[in-house]
Amino acid sequence: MASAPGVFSFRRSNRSISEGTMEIELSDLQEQRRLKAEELREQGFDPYPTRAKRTHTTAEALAGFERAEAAGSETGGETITLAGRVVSRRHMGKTLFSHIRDGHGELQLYIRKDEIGEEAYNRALKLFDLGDWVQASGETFRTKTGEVSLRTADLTILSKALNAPPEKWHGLQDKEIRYRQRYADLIANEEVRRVFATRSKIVSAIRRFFDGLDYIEVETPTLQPLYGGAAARPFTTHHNALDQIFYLRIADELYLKRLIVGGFERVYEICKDFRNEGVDRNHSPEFTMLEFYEAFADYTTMMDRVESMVTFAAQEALGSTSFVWQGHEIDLANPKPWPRITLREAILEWSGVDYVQYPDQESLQAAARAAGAKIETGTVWPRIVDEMLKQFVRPNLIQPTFLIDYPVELSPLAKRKPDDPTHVERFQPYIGGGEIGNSFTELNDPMDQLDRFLEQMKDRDAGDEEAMPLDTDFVNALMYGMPPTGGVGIGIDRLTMLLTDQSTIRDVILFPAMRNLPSGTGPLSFGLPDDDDDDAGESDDE
RNA sequence: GACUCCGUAGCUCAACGGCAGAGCAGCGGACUUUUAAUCCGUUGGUUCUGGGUUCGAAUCCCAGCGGGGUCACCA
Repeated sequence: MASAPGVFSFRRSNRSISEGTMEIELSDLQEQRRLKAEELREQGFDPYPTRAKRTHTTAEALAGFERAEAAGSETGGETITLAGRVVSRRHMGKTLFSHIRDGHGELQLYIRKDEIGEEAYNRALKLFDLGDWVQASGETFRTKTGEVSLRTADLTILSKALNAPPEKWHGLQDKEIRYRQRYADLIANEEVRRVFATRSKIVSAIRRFFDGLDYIEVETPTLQPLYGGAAARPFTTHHNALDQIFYLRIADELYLKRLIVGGFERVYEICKDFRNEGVDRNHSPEFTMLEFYEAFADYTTMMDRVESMVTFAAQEALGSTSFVWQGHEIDLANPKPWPRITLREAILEWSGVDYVQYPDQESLQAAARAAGAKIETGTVWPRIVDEMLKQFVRPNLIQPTFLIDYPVELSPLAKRKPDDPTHVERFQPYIGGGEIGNSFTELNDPMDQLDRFLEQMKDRDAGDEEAMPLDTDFVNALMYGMPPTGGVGIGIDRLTMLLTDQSTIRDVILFPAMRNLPSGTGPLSFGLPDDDDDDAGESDDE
């Protein structure tokens, strides 16, 4: 789908570009529809009127009819007005059947020539198309085949569509058009509408959950002078007036902990994080993260929070705590509570290797390889542990499971276990073979934190581009004193994938990042004067 | 970034070295309770772009562009 993707592309115009105007040649189908809009205008009907006068949604119309029918009536008993997009049309001589869809469902219009008049009937037949928005008035009734329909007495256009909707039976399949022109995908594919409606319910349920626990929702910087809180490469940008580099945040963790220092006891934020890394079915350069921090809590408290929150979100969004993910039946409420196993036990169980027995890189690498892991030579010790987790353990964690207690080397912001300083109080919730978050008892010893940052700087000097930079202001904040605190990050996209049974992160992001099309090949790009460069972005203030 | 598959009408897809097709949508017609309505007729193409091989290329080769998948990195 390279040159001119799909549904809504326009052809190159052969006409020359006259000064100050653009010449766009519409496709045959688009031109037909444009002419129909003109014809409507000539007949005195604005194809794009300013206002609609809907009295009922399709869902309300249906419910109203069923109430009247239960009371013994054969009609809805009142004249109502619906508004919606034409999604199907079947005409049979002097009768026209057409379904319209609004944000609440679909309803069939039953249009008879002898009831709305010859002129109006011919207008509906000849000038209205699939995809148009229309408004219809009449009374509801049930057809011979049993479908509740609107006996249409009046039908007007609300918005003439120039692009035809995609194929009615197969929908829109081309993934590139589906992602680039999500509006077309939403029109064509009901499943897609369901996924994004569910995503919205998940997010609002999460807010209700934390609001109910007296958390406050806060907003921290997206543009950060120094990035941190995760191991990742950032996007870099530049502020003109300040003449300064800013980084797009890779996490909000360090700011949220500053707020705990400041005295807020419970804070959460749902925001976009940006990581300048590879793109695949589990990673998007821009993704949505929930982070929440709670004073006087530790990671065991936070496990309770995660379990309750995820279960609540599922119940609210799906109406159930059980669902199917990629063929696996998963129930968030069983077992309860979710099992908690240490990383060490898990790796031992599924690989036979007890990594604490191999404290140096060479011996652990040999043991991991002997157990069947693929480990590249030169992989540092903590990475080998991480690899063993990915290769041996993760695929087995289908039912909800907390993996707890990670080696300190993997977790520069987490607090050491009191009885084992080589490990930190950290957990990751796994469901469906994937991790949906990360959490720990937060490190609040400023001097230990400074040491960890310095360790990271060594890694950085050794070439690890993802090692965290030293954030002296954050250390300074900790020097004011942060109470014992538990913190969690949950990937909203991943959680949504899980609860909507989507295997690709792009299918839960409305407008996923895509490579630019070559100039002159996108919709409406032909004949457009070239973008006028330099001062375009700078001259306008506010 | 590497490997691999894909790109044909508005959409869904055929044709795989020999005249570029079908279904849906569209257009014209029949039909006053249809449900992917049915029936008759019909319009519509830079086969992603640029080279090459060949008597002949949508098809084979090379390069580019865009997308999917796998791997690497990461959450």
